[in-house]
Amino acid sequence: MSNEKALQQYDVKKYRTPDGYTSDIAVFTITSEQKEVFKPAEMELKLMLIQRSALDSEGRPNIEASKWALPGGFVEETESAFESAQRELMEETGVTGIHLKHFGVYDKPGRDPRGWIITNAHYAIVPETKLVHRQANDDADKVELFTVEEVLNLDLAFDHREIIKDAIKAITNDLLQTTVARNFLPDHFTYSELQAVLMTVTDDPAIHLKQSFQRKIKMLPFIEEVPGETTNRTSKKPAKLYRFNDVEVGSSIYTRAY
Amino acid sequence: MSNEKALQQYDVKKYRTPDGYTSDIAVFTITSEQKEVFKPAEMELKLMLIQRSALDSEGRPNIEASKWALPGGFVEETESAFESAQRELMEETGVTGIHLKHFGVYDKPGRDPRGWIITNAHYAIVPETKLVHRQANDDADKVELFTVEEVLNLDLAFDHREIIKDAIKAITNDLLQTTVARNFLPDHFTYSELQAVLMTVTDDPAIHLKQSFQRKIKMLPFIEEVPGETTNRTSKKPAKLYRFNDVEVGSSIYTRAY
DNA sequence: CAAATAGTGTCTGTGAGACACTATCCG
DNA sequence: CGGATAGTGTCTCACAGACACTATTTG
Repeated sequence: MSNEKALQQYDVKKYRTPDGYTSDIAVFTITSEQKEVFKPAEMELKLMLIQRSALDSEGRPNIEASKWALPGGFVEETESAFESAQRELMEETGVTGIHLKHFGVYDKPGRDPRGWIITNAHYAIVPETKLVHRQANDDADKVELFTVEEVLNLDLAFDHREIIKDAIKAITNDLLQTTVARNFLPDHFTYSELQAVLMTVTDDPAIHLKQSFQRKIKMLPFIEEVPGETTNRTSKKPAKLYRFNDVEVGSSIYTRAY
Repeated sequence: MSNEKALQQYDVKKYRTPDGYTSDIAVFTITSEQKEVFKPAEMELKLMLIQRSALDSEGRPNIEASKWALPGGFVEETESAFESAQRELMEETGVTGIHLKHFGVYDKPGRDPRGWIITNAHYAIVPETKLVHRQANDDADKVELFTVEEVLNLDLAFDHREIIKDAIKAITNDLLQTTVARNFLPDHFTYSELQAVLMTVTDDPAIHLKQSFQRKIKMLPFIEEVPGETTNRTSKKPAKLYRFNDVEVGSSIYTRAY
């Protein structure tokens, strides 16, 4: 392979290279507060942020200290940014197999005072139960959940305000345009549970209205009824259970009622 | 601002950093071949690739020589990857104001034999007319257009096969889910011209069937008729002209006929 | 029984899809 | 006039949305 000769002569330091390559994660969860038994839960979409500590892990003053930020860290040479995000999410929540998706790159000159640092932004969907043992680590004073309204009023580190805005846009879009909502739900769920998840990100009356949504769910090709099974967790009358199947979704804005 | 003290102690070389940060561009165009007058054009989606030259601009053996590749180059410290892509596209086509969109990051260890090199992938939509004076440059032997069927049979450099597959997926999706199709069309277009663009990426009968699509176009909120104007460029009978307006599109898979 | 959520019967309007037709212009 | 594309009239079926109702369970 003639690449060998070319490689011998290639000077890896010919170009100015970035000072850092990092991965950040917007960890979303839906808190579902069941006020009473036999009631559908009230759900709220929340984002997990850390408050950067005053001193870093080596005892030196930390950059952007005391500001709120997305969890994240430096990508290692042996991994991709996505793998790095998986690793960090594992370290943070102790859980693997979490829905994780890349949604943007942030590399504007000056975005990080430490130098030319590029970050890959991901969002993760973590069931609330997996966040119970969330904990501050070396770099963080506190770990807290914020609603999407609260979060933009915080004092945020770096360009994380912009990243978070994009993250909210990305998850909203994906919840409505793909079947990622399944990651917020148990395997078998009632119409009102799915509805509650979707209502956290849309005001669409077709989703908010009980009968419309109830009728619609039966006609969706990517959702099927679980035959025979019912649950009482949302009401006194037993409710049918549904599950996502693997039918692909996808059409065009030119062909459907939009 | 207490960042100052932190910055003084921050060692920018603490972490292993990437060996390069690049931007690649999948330049798409639709070639429209009008076989006869008064006929709608037959359109085909094509991708512009360069063939890497044997020697680089400094006369040394080039890496991945003679393979086909996406145009691209190193990002400079003073710009973002997106700006770098804009600059490269300008250098390549001599045109600005082109539709350009980031669709992915490729950073798998080993993807580039020269080292730890991260690339940002973008796709661009360039009207065929703006590609007429396309030309080989220092790094490229040839510049050519390929159909999406042809392109995957070529000997492609680096991981560009994967990037190109993703680019095709991204543009297909965007053409059907957003109004980017406008970038392939004149400001005022006939129903058959829009139809021809969409047919390059979908087999949906609702788009292929004349009367269905003709009726549908009138009801789309983001397209409006240009009052009074007609054209004969696609038929003997004068055809109505339409234009995109700025109504936003967006709904959910749970609420419409999918 | 009242109360609360789940779920259905039915009507109306709208639009998708199919068929057949008309309209306009060129040569 | 024939031929080609643009565009309409009309019917049918399916579904969204609204209203009013029924069903199942708890306390």
